[in-house]
Amino acid sequence: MLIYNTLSRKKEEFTPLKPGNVTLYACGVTVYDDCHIGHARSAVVFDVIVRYLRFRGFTVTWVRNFTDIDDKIIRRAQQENLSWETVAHTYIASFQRDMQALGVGPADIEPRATEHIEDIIRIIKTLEIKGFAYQRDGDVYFPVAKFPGYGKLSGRSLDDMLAGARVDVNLQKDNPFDFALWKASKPGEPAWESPWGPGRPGWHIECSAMCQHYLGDTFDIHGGGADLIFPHHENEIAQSEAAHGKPLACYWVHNGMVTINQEKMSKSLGNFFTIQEVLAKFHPEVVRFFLIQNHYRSPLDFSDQALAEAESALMRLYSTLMRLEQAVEGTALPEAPPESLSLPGLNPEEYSRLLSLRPRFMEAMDDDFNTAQVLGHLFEVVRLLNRVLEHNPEERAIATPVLAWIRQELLTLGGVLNLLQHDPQILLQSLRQKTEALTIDPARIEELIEARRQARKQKDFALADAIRQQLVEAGILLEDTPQGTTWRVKS
RNA sequence: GGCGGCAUAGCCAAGUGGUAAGGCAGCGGUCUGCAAAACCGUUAUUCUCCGGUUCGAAUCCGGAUGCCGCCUCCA
Repeated sequence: MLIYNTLSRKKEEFTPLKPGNVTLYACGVTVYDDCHIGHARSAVVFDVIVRYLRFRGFTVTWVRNFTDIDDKIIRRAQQENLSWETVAHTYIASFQRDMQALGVGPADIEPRATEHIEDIIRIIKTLEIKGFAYQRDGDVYFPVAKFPGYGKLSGRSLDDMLAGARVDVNLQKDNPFDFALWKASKPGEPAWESPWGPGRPGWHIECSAMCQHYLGDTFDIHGGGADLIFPHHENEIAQSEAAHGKPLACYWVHNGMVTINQEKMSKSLGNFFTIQEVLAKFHPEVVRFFLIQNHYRSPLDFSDQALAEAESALMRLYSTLMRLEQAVEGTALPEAPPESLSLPGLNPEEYSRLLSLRPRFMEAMDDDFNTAQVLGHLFEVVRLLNRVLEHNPEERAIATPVLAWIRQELLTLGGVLNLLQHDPQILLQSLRQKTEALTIDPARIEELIEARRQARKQKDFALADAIRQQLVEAGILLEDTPQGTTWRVKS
């Protein structure tokens, strides 16, 4: 299995340090506000990676931290006249709610920076002893120029960066790229006692402390958003490796940014949508589907239209699942379908494509988690299945055990992406009737449907069509089915 | 200014040497009182442009153009 490693800028064969076990640390969020769709992407990407590694048989230890103390949290607390603890608790709860909605499993360990102040202080002490720390007025800094590998992750050299010289001059620091390990607190700010006086940890050191605490000096995969490559992950490497002299992580995995109109979604640009805003308009599984539709390292442009397209696509998958469910009801699951079988609507080559879904799924996921290709395979299988399902039950009787088997395959493989796990009928219905957009009372809709039913019964099609048109103007589309007339919101 | 990435149909998108997956939209059809939904079929002689390597290039190399990211807090 191949994983793209930011450190080498290549796909590399994945070999965990301890066979059968994977240790993974993914940078979480700073809890000072609601999360936006960019945070959702990162969370979903690593959730899928962990699920796939487990599906592949690895025992995974997944750590995702919360940064629960930093300048932005303190500022927020001051603005809202709340304690920093309250701010942190509020947004941890908000994050958890969002993750649950998106089907992102809890990580095995979800540590908070403030639970690891002692670990942090211990590492800074070690760095001090080894000459990798200096004090200025209660702050402690890391001297980047002393660490030989500085820049190896982001592929830049200190000289190049200094030539760019777009860094604020901070006379306190020996080098503009030196960063704080420990920050002295001002009066009224939260503070922990330390050998350098009361203060709080710098941003980067907390991750070094937490990953070491739970995963050891060197672990398998360290991940996060691509915008963390520099300086955050570069600095983590510098601190940790300067302190213990071993590589921090073997594979560095970074997800691409979510953009809006091709521009990065970010707080500072103000062009972001919170997860909650998006979930008010789209089903969480639609959002999840949208996020894994393209490769995790590519930028992903967000728009309502793109979400609407994802919704249509997901409905196609669920429609076929619903038809399958009806077609195979009560059929025992076969161990494995025959290697060749003539099914109505399929040639032998197409039949074998159906059977090879799982190996093709794994081949795609083994190639740096290519979920876009996986979805292509799923849709291909769905098309072939629909062709079989077009035939009437008598004609396709021979196919029923195979359909039962492939349905289970779709559910199992969909489960690895944490998609397709809902009841198809319920999910499709809820996607069709988005009541929050409604401008007409559902009871009134039912009345009109009944009036139209009467008209149709009397073959008064002019009146029936007038009623249909009236509802169209209210944004409601009618669908006549053998079970009666249903309605949906016009998209 | 430095470093890196990307460019594939109307839109989104996979594909890193062997002759262009998939989705959305569109169009044609089946079905329907008419529709809708659903389903089937169909849509790139070609992968931004120019040159090179090769029997063979979307894929490798060189150059050009355009867009984006990082270099400051960022998922």
